[in-house]
Amino acid sequence: MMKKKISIKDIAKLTDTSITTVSFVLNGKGRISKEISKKILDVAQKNGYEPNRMAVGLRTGVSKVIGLIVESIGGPFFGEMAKVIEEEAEKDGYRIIYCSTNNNLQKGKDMIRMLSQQLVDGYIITPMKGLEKDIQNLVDNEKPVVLIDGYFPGTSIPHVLVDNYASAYNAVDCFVRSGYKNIGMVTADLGLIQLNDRSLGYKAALKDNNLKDSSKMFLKVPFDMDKNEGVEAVKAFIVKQKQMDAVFFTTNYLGTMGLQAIKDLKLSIPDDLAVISFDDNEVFSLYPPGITTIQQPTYDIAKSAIDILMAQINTHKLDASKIDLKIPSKLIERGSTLSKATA
Amino acid sequence: MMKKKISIKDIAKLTDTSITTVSFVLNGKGRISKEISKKILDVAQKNGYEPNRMAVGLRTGVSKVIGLIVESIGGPFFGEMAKVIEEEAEKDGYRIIYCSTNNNLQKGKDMIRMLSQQLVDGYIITPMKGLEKDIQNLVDNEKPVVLIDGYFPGTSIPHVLVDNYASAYNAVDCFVRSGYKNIGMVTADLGLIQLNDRSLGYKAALKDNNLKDSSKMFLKVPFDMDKNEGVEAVKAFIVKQKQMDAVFFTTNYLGTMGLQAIKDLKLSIPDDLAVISFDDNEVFSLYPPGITTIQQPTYDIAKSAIDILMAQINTHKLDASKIDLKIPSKLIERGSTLSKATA
DNA sequence: TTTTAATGATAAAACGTTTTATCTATATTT
DNA sequence: AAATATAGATAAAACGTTTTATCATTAAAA
Repeated sequence: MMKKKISIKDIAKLTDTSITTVSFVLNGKGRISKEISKKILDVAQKNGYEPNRMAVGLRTGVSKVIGLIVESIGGPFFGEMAKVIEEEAEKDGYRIIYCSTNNNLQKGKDMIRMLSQQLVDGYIITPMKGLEKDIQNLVDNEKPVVLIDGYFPGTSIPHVLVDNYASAYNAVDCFVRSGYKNIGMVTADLGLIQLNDRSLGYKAALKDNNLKDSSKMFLKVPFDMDKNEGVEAVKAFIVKQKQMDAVFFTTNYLGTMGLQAIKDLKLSIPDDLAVISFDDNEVFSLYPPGITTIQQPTYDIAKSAIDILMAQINTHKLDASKIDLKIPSKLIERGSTLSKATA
Repeated sequence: MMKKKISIKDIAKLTDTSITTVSFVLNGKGRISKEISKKILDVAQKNGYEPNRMAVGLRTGVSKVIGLIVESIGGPFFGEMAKVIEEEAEKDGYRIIYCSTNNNLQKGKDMIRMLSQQLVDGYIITPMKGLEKDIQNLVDNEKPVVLIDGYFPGTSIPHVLVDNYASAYNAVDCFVRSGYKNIGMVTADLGLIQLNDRSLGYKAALKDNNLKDSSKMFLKVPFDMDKNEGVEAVKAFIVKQKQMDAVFFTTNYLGTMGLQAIKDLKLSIPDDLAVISFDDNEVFSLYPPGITTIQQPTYDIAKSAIDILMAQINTHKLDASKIDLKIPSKLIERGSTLSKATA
C-alpha cells in the first residue's frame, strides 16, 4: 500500500528527461518545449508529485513558514488573531508554526532560538518583558519581525497595535458623558507597555475632565494571582472605594473577573457601578445589561501585521514608515454605561 | 552585524577536525576522544551553533513537527486544546504547525496535501464530512494520525473524544431529576458524527424515562446560518414549542445563541425554560443564573491524543487497543437546571 | 612475533531540490 | 558560406546534515 513518495528524479526517469528539465518545467523557469513540458506535467499530476519542502528549504533557504509566538492562544483575542494571520499568510503560500509562551520568559527565549534554526522565514511576536535582546538579535540578523499587541519603546522594531492610550482615554470620556465622576481603574502588573499606555490614557482623561485622580481608585492586580484570588482582590477594592461609581478594566481577563466580583457583591450594573472593559467578547455582549467594551479590530491588526511582515520578507528591508502602526479601537456602548440616574 | 549562521563544516574547520567527527560529537554517536569532544562542544557553544532543521529533515526524513488541523482555533474548546497539545508536544521536542479549515472541505484537503510534503511527522485532525478518503490515505501511507472531537464510523483511524452519547444522556437525566418533562434539543446539521451521537443519547434518555420524543421539540439549525439568523431560528422554535420546559443545546455555539434568544424573548431561566449546553466556558459560568454545561475534559483529550500520536511516531505501528478512546465528560450543574418549582 | 581486536578518526555518499554553466542543434544574420 | 544568435536540453555543484564503510593506529591475544 505504502506507495513511495515520488521525486523529481523519478519523474525524469519516467519521462526520459533530466532532473533539470523537470525542475524547470515544474517551476516555469528555463526554456522547455511545449510537448516535453506537457509530458512532465502529466506524469507529475498523475503520480501526485509534491515537492519535498525540506529539500527546497535547504537549497533555497526559504521555508515558507512563519513563526507566531503569542502569550496564549487560548484567549479570544489571540485565537481570533491567529485565525486571521493564518488565513492571510496562506494567500502567500505561507504556513504558520505556532508557539505560546504563557508569559514564561525562558519559554519565549527557547521558542525564538528553536524557530531560528532555519525553520521560519519571519516572526510575529507578542513581546514580553525580557525578550528585547532576543528579538533585537533577530532584527540584527535581518530576520523579518513584527510585534503585535505590544512593543519595546526606544527600539525600531516594527509593531502594530491598537491605540491603547486613546482607547483608555475614550473609555473615561464615555463614563464622563454618561455622568460618572468617580472613575476607578483595574489593571495588571505584568510590566507590559500596552497596559502602561492604557493607564496613561486613563489619567490624561481624568485630568482633562478635571476629575480627581486618586491613586486609591487604581488597582494593580499582581500577575501571579489566580482567578479566584483576583476576584477577591477586586471585591475588596470595590468595597473599599465606596464613592467609586464607574470602573475601567484594562483587559478582557480582568473584566470577567470584575463581573464575577460585582455579581458576588450583588451590586447592580450600572446603577451601583458602571463598567467598561478592554477586549470585546461574547461574555460582554451577553451579560446583562450588556457591558460596554473597547473592541480591538482584530482583523485590521492581524492583516497589517502580516502585510508588514510579508513586505519585509519580499523586499529584505523594512519600511521605516511602518515601524509604529497604531490602529484605532472601537467603543461598543452597551447597558453598563447608561446615563447615570440623577438622584 | 548579520553574522552568518555557523554550520557543522565551520566547526570542523575551527577545531581542525572532520565533519563526521563534529556530527558524532554533537549527536553523542560514534567514538570520539574526550579532549576532541570537549573542544568541539566548546566551539559549538561559543558560536551558538544550531543545526539546520531543513538539512536534518532532508537527511533523516524526520521534521519534528506535527500538523494540527482544526475547524477553527477561535473557539474556547479548540484554543484550550491547541495549548495543551503544544505544551505536551514540546516535551518531546516537537513543534506544532497549525491550520484551520473553517468547515471548508477543500481547505481541509489542501491542508492535508500541503503538510504531507515531508513537512510533518504526524497529524492531529478534527475530521469533517468528506475528508475520509484523504485521511485514510495518510493512514495507508503509514503516516501517524489521530482524530479528535470526531471520527469516521467503520474505519480504524485512532480517535479520542468525549463520550458524546453518554454526555447527552446525562444532560437529559439531569433535567429529569430536576422535574423537567418536556425536553427539547437544538443541534446543527453539520453532518458530524459527534452531533449525531449526542442526538442518539438524547433520544435514548427520553425513551428510558418514558418521556415523549416529539420530533417537534427537536431543532436542527442549518449550517449556513449566521449568528443572527440562528438566534431568530431558535426564538421561533422556542415560541412555537410552548409546552417545552427545558432545552439542550448540543454545542457551545448554539448555547450562546440560545441564551441570546431567551434573553430577547424575555424568558426566565430556569423558570420558563431550563437550559443545558455542551462545552463549558466563561459565558456559561457567569451568565445568571449560571448555565449548566457538559464540560469536555480538554486536557485529557489533548493529552491522550498526543500520547497516541507519539506512540505511533515512535513505534511505527498503531496500538489496536487505542483506536477508539472515549473520555467521560463532566456535568457542571448550575442555576439553569434548578429543581422545577411545583406549581 | 604475528594475528586479531579495539579505538579513534574520517571520506564519501546520500537525502531532493535549485541553479549556473555548458553543450548541441537549429535558425538567423552577415 | 561563414559567423553568430537562439532554442532546447542537461551535467554538475551546492545547500547542511547523517551514516556507512574504511582506514590508521594502538592494544590485546595467539
